[in-house]
Amino acid sequence: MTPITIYDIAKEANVSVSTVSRVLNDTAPVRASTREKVMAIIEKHQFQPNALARSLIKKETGTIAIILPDITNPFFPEVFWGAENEARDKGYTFFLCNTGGDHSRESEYLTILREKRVDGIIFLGGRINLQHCPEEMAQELIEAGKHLPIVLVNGNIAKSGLHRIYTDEAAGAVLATQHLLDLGHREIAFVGGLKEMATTMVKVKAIQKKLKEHGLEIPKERLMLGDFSIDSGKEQMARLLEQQNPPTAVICVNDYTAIGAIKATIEHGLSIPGDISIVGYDDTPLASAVIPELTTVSQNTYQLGKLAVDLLHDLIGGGKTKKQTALQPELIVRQSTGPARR
Amino acid sequence: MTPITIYDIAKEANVSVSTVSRVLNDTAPVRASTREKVMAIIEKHQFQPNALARSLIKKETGTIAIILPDITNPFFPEVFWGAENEARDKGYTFFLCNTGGDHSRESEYLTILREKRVDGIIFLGGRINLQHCPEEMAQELIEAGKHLPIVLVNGNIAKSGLHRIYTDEAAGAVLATQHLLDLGHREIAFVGGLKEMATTMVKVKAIQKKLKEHGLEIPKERLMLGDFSIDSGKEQMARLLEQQNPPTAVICVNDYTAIGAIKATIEHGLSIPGDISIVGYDDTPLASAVIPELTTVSQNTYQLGKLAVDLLHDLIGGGKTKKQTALQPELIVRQSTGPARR
DNA sequence: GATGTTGATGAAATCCGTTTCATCGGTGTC
DNA sequence: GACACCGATGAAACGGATTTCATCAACATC
Repeated sequence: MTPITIYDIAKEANVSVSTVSRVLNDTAPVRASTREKVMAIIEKHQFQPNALARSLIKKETGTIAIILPDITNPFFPEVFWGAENEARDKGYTFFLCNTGGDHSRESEYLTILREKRVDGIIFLGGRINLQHCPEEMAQELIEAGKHLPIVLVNGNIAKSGLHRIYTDEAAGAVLATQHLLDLGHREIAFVGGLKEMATTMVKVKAIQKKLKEHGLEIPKERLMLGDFSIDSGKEQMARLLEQQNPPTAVICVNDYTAIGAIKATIEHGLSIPGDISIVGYDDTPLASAVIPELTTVSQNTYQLGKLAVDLLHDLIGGGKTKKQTALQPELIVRQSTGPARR
Repeated sequence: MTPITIYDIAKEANVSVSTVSRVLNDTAPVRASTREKVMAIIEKHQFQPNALARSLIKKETGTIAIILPDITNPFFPEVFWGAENEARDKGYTFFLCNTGGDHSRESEYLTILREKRVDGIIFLGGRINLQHCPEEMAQELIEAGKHLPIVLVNGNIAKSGLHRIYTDEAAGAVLATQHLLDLGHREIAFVGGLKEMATTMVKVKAIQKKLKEHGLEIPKERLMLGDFSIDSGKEQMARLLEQQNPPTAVICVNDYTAIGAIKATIEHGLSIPGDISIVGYDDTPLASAVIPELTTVSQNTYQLGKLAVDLLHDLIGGGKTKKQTALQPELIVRQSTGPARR
């Protein structure tokens, strides 16, 4: 019943464990006849070396982890997909740690992962995307970073020296804004997102700055913050449409809220983009699935995950790498935006 | 640099490693003063016990894994969410193994996970959902099942004796069929899904059986198989609409294909449900996000994941549990279905 | 006062691999 | 023929925890 070990193999083959180990890892020459004899017995017993014992002495586990807020939000599976594909090619297995946006759960996982001696951690969103990350939380990451490679994705810890990779969200917001301006929109609103998250406020600020160049702005009553869900987008949009003077275009913090916004708009009997233009963010699979198809900003999500693993792998290998990598976003124009009505 | 060990702690505290271990695990009485002295030093050094060493001797890793086909399909994150939440409560960390539907990758992961000595595996979809699982693939799972607990979710390996939990897809298909019949539909089609997967054919068969009771059937030309993607649903639906005598209602293999079907229908200038009724399957978040909102069959996805972990946990604990558990589906009627046009 | 029990602790074995070091026979070189 | 070197192999240390067993003091019991 108990799994068989390298010793069992050695005994049955009348060789030492060292020799079995050499056969297994091809780490030193073994006489062909010996090798075959050992291999036959390994095969026969379906022997599977204990990775724990191996990792214990080699000080590497072939395991990495990703900590992220919400796997049910389609942005994250896409990142994970890119990351996992790349990781498998490089010989890693992936822990997926879903925190639900709960920072204490991030801490728990950080501890567990270090105890499990993962080779590296990808930290995606969560506390590193906070507008103001509490000192204590930041410190925890910095401390962890001293003991194992960490890559921050879409976020930052100031002066931490931690490596990071992110999509330039300000640039993306500018693309969206410029697109709407080009279409003649002047009355623009923003929908969705927690105000304490950078992913929300970076976009808002970039939009405001761009608008200001044209003597425009998003007034307070058109800055509708909530969270990142479909329902929130729908609710914020509904409130916007009930105002005296609704905007002609809306930029949403992500695709989920944009879809909510579309629903609210249609339920109000308005047409898209005839009456109102809507722009999403992330270019998740949903964007092209809804009707009308969503104009949105692509972050090249798959690539983001892939590059994060590449970077982590380099760090694990001890190589020197750029501290920061920014991915440039791209505007995907579909059906949800059109000329401003007069 | 090298992480500090229990020996370092012991030496600095002037006690034996056994005592430190006792403090750590509370496995035997330790004098209060000793405990405090040790704890202080542990705290001071931020000592984190090596889980590899611990697992090696305790023969349990506190790690489980899930092998699934495609994390970017919204059905799977939902299952994972339920599973992960439950697992964390029970003290497990989760490996997520995404196979892309590639059976050889399933095999690779099976090997790796066994070497890493995971406490158990949840196998979701993939080869176990095949209409005819090749003997060799089945054998591999059966063999693995002899060495560690395995729970099959939404699938089966005949006569394997492996525990499983699944949603009664035949029942769900019958619900959808009955719903359409009640609305007066007689011309019904089926869209999407790989024909070699059980999740496709179980539904088809259940629908055919139900229709037969009413002297009806889905003729060959209305059985449109493809894969599980939005694009495939769109393509199959388009082909259906080009036929001489299009159906008045369509049941889709999942929500993704249903969304594709909706798109094709609208692009054809038809209205939903005025001209055509469409039913999805899975009740993913998308179902209520699209317009019109999708009538679909809920599998209680979160629960599926949660129960899978509960079952796995029981197996790991060596308890006796039911070999099979079936979850009953539920029809969620929204806007995409209505009375048949005359 | 002898014996038994409990509390507190340490020494050493154990888990299962990898790796260093040593040994030994055989071959090539001067 | 002496020496160096290489191929093939084994013995033993090591990694970092847990756990069994032994020891010893203090205290309770009769």
